[in-house]
Amino acid sequence: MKQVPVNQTEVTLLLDDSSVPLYVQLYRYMKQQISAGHWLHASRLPSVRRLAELLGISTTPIEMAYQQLLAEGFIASKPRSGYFVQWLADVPFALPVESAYPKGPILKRHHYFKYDFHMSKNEYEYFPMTEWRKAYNRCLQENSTADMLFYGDPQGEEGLRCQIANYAKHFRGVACTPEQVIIGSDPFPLLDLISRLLLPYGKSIAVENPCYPQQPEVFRQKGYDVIPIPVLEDGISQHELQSSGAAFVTVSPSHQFPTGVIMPISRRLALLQWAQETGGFIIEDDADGEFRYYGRPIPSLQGLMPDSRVIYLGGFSQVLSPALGVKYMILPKVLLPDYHRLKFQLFLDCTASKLNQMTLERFLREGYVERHLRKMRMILRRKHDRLIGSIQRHFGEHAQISGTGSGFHLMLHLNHPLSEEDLQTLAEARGIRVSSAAYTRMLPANEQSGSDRRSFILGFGGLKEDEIEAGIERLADCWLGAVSL
Amino acid sequence: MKQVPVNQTEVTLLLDDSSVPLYVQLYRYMKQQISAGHWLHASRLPSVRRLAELLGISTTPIEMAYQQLLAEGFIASKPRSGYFVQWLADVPFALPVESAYPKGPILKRHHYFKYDFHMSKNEYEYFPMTEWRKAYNRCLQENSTADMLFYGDPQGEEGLRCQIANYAKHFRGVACTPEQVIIGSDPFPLLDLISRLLLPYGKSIAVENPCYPQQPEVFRQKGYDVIPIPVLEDGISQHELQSSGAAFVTVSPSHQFPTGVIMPISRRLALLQWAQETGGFIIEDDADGEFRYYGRPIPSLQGLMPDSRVIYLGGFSQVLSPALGVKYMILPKVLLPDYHRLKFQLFLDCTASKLNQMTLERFLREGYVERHLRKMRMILRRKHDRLIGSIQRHFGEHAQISGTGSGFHLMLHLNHPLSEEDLQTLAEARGIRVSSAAYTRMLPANEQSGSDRRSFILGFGGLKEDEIEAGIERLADCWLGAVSL
DNA sequence: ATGGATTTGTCCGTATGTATG
DNA sequence: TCATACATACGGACAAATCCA
Repeated sequence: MKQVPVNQTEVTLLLDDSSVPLYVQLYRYMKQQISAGHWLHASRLPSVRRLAELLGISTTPIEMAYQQLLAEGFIASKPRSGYFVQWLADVPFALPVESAYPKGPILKRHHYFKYDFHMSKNEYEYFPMTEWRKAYNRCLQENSTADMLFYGDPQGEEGLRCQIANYAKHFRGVACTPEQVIIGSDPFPLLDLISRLLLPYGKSIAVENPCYPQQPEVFRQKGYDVIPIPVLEDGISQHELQSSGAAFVTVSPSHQFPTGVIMPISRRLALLQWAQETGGFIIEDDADGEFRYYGRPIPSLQGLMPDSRVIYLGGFSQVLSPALGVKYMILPKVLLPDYHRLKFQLFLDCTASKLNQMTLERFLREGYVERHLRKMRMILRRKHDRLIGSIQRHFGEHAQISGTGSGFHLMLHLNHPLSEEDLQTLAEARGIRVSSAAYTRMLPANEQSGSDRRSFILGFGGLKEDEIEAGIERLADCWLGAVSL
Repeated sequence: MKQVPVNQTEVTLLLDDSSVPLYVQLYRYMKQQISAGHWLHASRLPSVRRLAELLGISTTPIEMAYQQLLAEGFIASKPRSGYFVQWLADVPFALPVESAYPKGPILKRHHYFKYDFHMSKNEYEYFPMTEWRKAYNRCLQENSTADMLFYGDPQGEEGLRCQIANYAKHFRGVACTPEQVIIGSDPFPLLDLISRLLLPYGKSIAVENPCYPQQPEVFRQKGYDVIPIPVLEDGISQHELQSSGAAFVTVSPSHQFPTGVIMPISRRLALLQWAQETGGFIIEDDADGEFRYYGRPIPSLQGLMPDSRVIYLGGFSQVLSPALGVKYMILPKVLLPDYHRLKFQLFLDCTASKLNQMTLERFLREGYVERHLRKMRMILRRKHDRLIGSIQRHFGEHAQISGTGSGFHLMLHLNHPLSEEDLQTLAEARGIRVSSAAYTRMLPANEQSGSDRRSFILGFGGLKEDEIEAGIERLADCWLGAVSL
C-alpha cells in the first residue's frame, strides 16, 4: 500500500501481486477515481517517470495504463507537457462498477427429474467440444477481423451453404444448389419466412394430425386456413388431402412426429404429383432423418424428383447441438425470386451468428460433423434398443410400442382407466418426465374420449444407456401398480 | 454377372466385388428396377434363400436389401409368404440424378469502393478479438458441456439479460428488470414479435418520415395502417401524430435516422403523455445512442418515466459487431403476459446463439464492452470532427451539414441541378460509396420534385481517420466540378 | 378336407475386415 | 501399436404360412 499524491489530492493506491497485471490494476483504479469525480477535470496526472518511481515499478505499466485511459477518453495528452483528466465530474454518469443485479442466473423453480424421457433431450457430453473450440479459434485467427465482424450474407454465409448443400445431398438425398439454401437460427424465423413466401400462392394449408403444433400455429397466426388431415399407417391421408382443396401441405415423411410413421415411396410420389398438378407446395420437415438405426437412412422426399415443389427443412440441432443455432431450409428454385424480393423489402439479415456459421462450415468441411453423426447414431441406437427391451420386460403385454427404428423417440400405448394427464402427473411425482401425446392432436373435441387407450411420447436421447432400464421399471411400477389392470 | 429370374421376368443382376457392400448393390438395383416400372406391382420377389442360392451368397445381404426397400415402401412383406412389389408402375417418375453444382463459393461481383461512406460500416480492427476468443474458450471450458449445448431460455440467457439490464441502465438510462429484456439475433425477429404483440391493441402505427424503412415495412406486411408523420426540427410532429389517430408510434429520439434530430425533453414528455392518454405504445429505436461525442449522452425516452409505455430497442451491432448477432428489446411490464403467451403458443426459441450470449455476458461483466465502447467513441469522435472539417474545407458554402454530434453518420445537403441518383452514380464511378437520403423518404410522390436540394447520408465509421479528408476532397471535386454551380 | 412336408419371413450367434482412438 | 467396436456377411434355428399327396 503506497500513498501517491495526484495533483493536490492524497490518494491511496493499492498494488497487489495477484494475477491481474500491474497496468490493469493501475488503469482500473484511475478510471474509478476519475469517473467517481475524485479527480477533477483538467487536473494533471503525475508523469510516467515520477509515478513509476513512487510506486517502485518500471515505467512500462504506467505508460500502458495511461494509453488505455487515453484511448477511452478519460485523459488527454499534451505532448511534452503531461496527461490531464478529461472527465466532466458534474455528469452523474455512474460507472457500472457494482451491478445491482444478481450475477448468476436467478434460480428457476423447476422439477428435477431423475429420469427425463423428454424427446428434445440429448446427451451433449459427446459433442467434440475441443475440436469445436479449435475450429472457432482458427476461424478468428485466419480470417481478417473486419471480414469476420461485419454483416454477413442475409441468406447465410456462402461457404456454409455450399457445405450444407453437399451434406444434405450426401446424408439426406436432397438435390439442391447452394443458392437454394437459406440459413436461419431457429425453426420459427424460417417458418415465418415460408408463410410470407407462400402467401401469394394460396391461403389454406393441410397439416398432419397429430403433429408438432408449431407449424400449424405459425400459419394460423398468419391468417391461413389450417386443415388437419389424419395420419394413417402410411402417412398423411392422400384422399382427404385431395378433397380438402388445400394449397399447401406440411409433412415429415422420414419419421413422422409423433407417430413415427414412414411414408412409403408410392405415397411420396403421389404427394409430389399432387403438388405438380395443383401447383401447391410441400413443406418437408426432416428433423431427425439422419438417425435411422437399421438399414440405410431413408432419402428425403425433396430429392425424389428434380425441381420438385418441396421446401425442405433441416438443421443441426439434433446432429450437433441446438445451442449453435443453425437451421436451414432448401427452397425450390421457383420460389427463389420471391425470396430475394422479400429479403430486400424487409431488410432481412441472417439470424444465425456469422461466427458460428463459419466455424460450422469448417466443421463440415473437415469431416467432424460426419464423424460425430456416426458416433451419435451408434449411441442412440443402443439406447433405442435398450428402451424397447425395457418396455417389453416391464410392461409386457400391457403396452404396445410404435414409431421405432429412427429418431429420438418412440410411442408407447397402453389401455388405462386413468387419463393421460393423470398418468403424466403420476410419473412426474415419481421423478419421471414423460409427455403424453395429447398436445400433438388436433381433435374435434370429443373424439378420443370414449376409448381408454393412452399414448405417450418417450424420448431416449436424454438418459444414459444404463439408466433407461431403471427408468422404465419405475414407470411401469408407477402406472401398472396404480390401478389393477 | 448372373441371371436371376424374378417372377416371370428374366433380369440381369451384376454383382461386382467393389467396395460397395453386396446388400447396397442389391438394394440399388432393385430400387432402380422397381421405380423404372420393370417389375410390376404386386409381383412377388424371389425368397431370401432362393435368391441367395442363385447368387451364390448368403441370405443376409438379401435380407438387408429387402429390409431397406421395405422401410422405404418399395416392397411389402407378407410374413411367411413373400415380399411383393408395391410400386404403381404407371407413375412415370425419374429417380434423382446426380446434380452438378459447384463446390466452392460462387463469385460475387461487387464494386470495390476506395472511399466507403456507407453508414453501417465500421472499423472492426479495434475489436478486442483476442479477449473475445479467450472469453469464449473459458465459457466452453468452465461450463458443463450439457449446459452449454442444450436449448437455452427462449427469452435469452438470464445471466446476459441481467447484464444487459445493467448496461442499458448505466449507458442509456433505461429503467428495467431482466424480466423485461428479450434477446434476439437481428432487428427483424424482434420487430416481427412486436408487431404480433401489438395486434390486439390496434391496427395503425405512426412512423417518422424520413426513416429507415424496415420498421414500416414489417408493420405494413402484418396488415397495419402505416401513417408517415413528418420529422420537424424537434422530432416527430406532435400535432400530426395526435390528429392521425394512430395507436402506436416508432421514434428514434436520441439521434433520428437519417436527420440526426435530437428530441428535446419537453417533446419526449409530451410523447409519453400521449401514450399514457391514448393507451398507445411507443417503439423507441436506439441504434446509436451510446455514441454521443459532445456533452452528456442523452438518456433514453424509456427511462424518463417509471413503467412508461415504451418498447425499447437496442443492440450490440454498433458497439461491438453485427456478427455476434445480439440485439435486445425491453418490453414494458404490461406487455409481458402477452409476450409469455405468444412465446408459448409459437414455440419461440431465442434466435441468438447461446454460445455467443454466454460469451457476451462475460464480456459485459468483466468490463470489456465498456472499455471498447469508450475507445470506439473516442475514435469515432475524431472521425466525426475530421469529416465536418473536411466538408467545410472542400465544399465551403456549397453544402450544409446537419444531424451531427452523435452516431455514425451525418447529413450533407447541397443544391445541385443533377438528381440525387445521378450524383450517387457519379460518386460511385469515382470509387466513392455514398447513399442519398431518397430511400428514407415516404413521399406523396411529387413533393420534393420542385426543389433542387439534394441530401446524402455520410457514414464516417468505415474510413480510417486519415482517409476522410481525401475522400471528401474527391467527392467535392466530382460533384462541384460536374456542373458549374 | 387334412396332416405332414416344404417354403418362407424373421431372428440370432458368430466370423472377418476395417476404421477409430 | 494395440484394443475396441462396427459394418458386413455367413450359417443356422424357429414358427407360421403354404402346398401337396
